[in-house]
Amino acid sequence: MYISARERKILDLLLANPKGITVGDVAKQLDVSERTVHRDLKGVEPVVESYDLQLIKKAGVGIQIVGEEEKKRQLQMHVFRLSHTEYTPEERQTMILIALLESGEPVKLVSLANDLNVTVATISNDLDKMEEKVEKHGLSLIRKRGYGVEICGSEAAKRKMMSELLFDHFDESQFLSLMKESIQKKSTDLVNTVTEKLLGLVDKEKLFMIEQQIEAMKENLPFTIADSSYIALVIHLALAIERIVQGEAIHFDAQHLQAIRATKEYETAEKIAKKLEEVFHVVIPEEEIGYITMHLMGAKLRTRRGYMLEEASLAIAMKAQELIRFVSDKIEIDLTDDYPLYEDLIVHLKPALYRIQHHMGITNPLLHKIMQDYSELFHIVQQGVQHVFSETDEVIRVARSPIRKLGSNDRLIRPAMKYYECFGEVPTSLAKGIAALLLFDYEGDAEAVQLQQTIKESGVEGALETYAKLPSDHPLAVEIKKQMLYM
DNA sequence: GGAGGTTACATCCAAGTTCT
DNA sequence: AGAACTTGGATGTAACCTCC
Repeated sequence: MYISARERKILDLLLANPKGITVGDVAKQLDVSERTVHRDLKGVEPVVESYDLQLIKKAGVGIQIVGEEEKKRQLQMHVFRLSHTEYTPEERQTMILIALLESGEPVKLVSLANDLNVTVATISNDLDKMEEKVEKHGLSLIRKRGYGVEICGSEAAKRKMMSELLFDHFDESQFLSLMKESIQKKSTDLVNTVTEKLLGLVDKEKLFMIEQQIEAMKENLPFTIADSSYIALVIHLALAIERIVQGEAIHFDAQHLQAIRATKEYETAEKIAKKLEEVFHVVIPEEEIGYITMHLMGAKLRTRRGYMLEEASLAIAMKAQELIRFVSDKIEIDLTDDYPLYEDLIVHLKPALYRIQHHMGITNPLLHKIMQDYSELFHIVQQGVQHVFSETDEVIRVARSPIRKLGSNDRLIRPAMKYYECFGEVPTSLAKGIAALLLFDYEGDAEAVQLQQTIKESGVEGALETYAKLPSDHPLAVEIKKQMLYM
């Protein structure tokens, strides 16, 4: 909540006169007209109310702040802190950003200058520096005469910037504990105000409640979420609910929404939304569920084996294999048999690719250290990634040597059989992949030619028996044949 | 009845930008 | 750093309302 310098002074006077002070007296002390004091009182009222206090205006008495003494003390602290802090340039810019993101309406440079105890020129200078950063988020900094400064752009971009600000300033592991601490303490002593301000971006109690909801749901999720994603999701939801309560609309690409509606994550997102609707008595629009789904999809999955095999798309599995092969060649250590590595890589790549595709950003706090300690390996992996994920990725390359790929110990049959052993059901996605491979008909590949010849002579069953050692009555074989019919 | 709160409106000043 | 310029917001006056 933004408080102007004069509003602050009025608050000071009101707090200093618990028995009441007339508008006339306030006006005299501030050297303005009574009219002006009345106007400013309108701005003071919500501030007072946000501390569970009341502003009472009575004829014969004047204006008075009434309520609990403790709350009054907190308000006084708040006012005091606003007028007595100094900041480093970085902190100051953060403060300006917070003020702008929070207010939603234009803010005067002078007010900012007053609040931060610097001159207007400094603020203007800060704004110049901030402009680029703001634009990177798809937002724009509007500066107009007689109008003030304002951050314009989509609601989604604003939210994203807020949560990024939070992430820039806090280690994710410390975030929640800091949050909880701050809820309990109610900030009575002079803590770092930038921290406090940042925490102020999201309603702490809301955040706490959301976290409890998700914590409770965590058990029922088909996967677990890594800490960083978990917190990102909680923060996102807190900001989302705040905005929904304020009645601000959010846009989500309709086509995209249609595309993700069939995913498991969407189902989970719906459940989360429903829970939150109950708790906060709000209606969560479908667009918002779309965003929650994106977060879930982007979450760094630490997963149960079954979920991964079922859901991981074949293309990613192929890429992972490709990458392992590339790195194995370069370091001359064969890693292709390292199944846990393969599995972990898929688990990592799925959300990572998703994040990259949707420009969600990835941070790894250890990146610098990894580059330093394993520079050679890092370089090789970098090359590998470029090689594997370059645009030249074609069907032919992915599907080449189909007979080898159909081997009972290779990338398709082996995990599919394992899945069947563990869960007693057939992994449909993998079956689909195998079906696709069986349809690979390309003259330039000797194995492809041979495979098609075998199918012609002894059918799909024959091919599966010959190359994959898969009996024709095996449920996997049945499923593969079924999938081929759909293609 | 009067002390004090509220509202409408015309005016003027100062804010922010631009240029040097 | 400072002067010129444009424009919109803050201000004060005055009339009105409300409650002790």
